[in-house]
Amino acid sequence: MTKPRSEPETPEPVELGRRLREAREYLGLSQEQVADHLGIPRPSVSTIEAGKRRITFLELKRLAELYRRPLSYFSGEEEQDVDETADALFRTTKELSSTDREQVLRFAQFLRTAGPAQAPSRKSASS
Amino acid sequence: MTKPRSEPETPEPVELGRRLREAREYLGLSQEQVADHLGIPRPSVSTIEAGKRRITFLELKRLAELYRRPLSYFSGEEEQDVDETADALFRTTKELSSTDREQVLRFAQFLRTAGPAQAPSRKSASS
DNA sequence: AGTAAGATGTAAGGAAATCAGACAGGGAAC
DNA sequence: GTTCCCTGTCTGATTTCCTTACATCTTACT
Repeated sequence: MTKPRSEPETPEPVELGRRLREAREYLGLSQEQVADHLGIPRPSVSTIEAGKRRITFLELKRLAELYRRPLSYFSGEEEQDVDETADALFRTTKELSSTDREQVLRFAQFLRTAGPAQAPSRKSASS
Repeated sequence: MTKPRSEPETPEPVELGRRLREAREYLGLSQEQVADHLGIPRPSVSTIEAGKRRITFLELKRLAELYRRPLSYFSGEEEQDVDETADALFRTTKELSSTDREQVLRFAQFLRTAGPAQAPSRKSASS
């Protein structure tokens, strides 16, 4: 009985790094851009996202602003979705080839110029 | 015109340390208790509160829990009062002698046993 | 195909921050 | 007065971080 719970239980720094990376990639920023913004070397961003280097509170505060996420997003509690659809789209297109991505982009542009559709219903959470 | 605003502009680490100290003293905790809670040496708490040593995000996260304040409280933005009256009382009694403090305490205890007075204003409910 | 450019992971030695432990000063309680 | 607790600060030892470099991978271009 040394361990009541037996979850995968990702180490906290690793989980934090995962979220930082996700937020960065979501905006399409490079590690270098982020590093410049924080005034730290680029490899540090890499190791932070890998959970191998700690991040100070003030550094994270600046990142939260850059990434446009509330501080609480990185504090572990819940996942706190940004925009489910956009997020899913992001994850999906990430795996496409560049030509396919362009197709998706053009389609999106077409929809935009074609005018917005009705908003069907709202809410829901399941992915 | 290099600086539109000419505030005292406390350095960010110093301001952060000030808030950490205020939150700790508000709960009547010693630096040692906090240090044990975080697993860091006691002098580190001292220097953190002085703005001389940086605090990692995960450390601050734990402190925020211990101090029962939202993470955003330490992120600089606004002061975000906990309970105005209690806070003012805290600051005031801090400067009293021990006998005077006891007087205040007894008076408070008297009021409590005498039954609550009407609540004049509303604001948000307290504990 | 090959090659170039950009992004990312990682390693080694030096630089910097933090720790460990001790000491000193200030109050409060006795 | 003395004692105890809390806090600030110092110094040498340790850990962490930075700097620089190199390797891999992907994408784009010819």
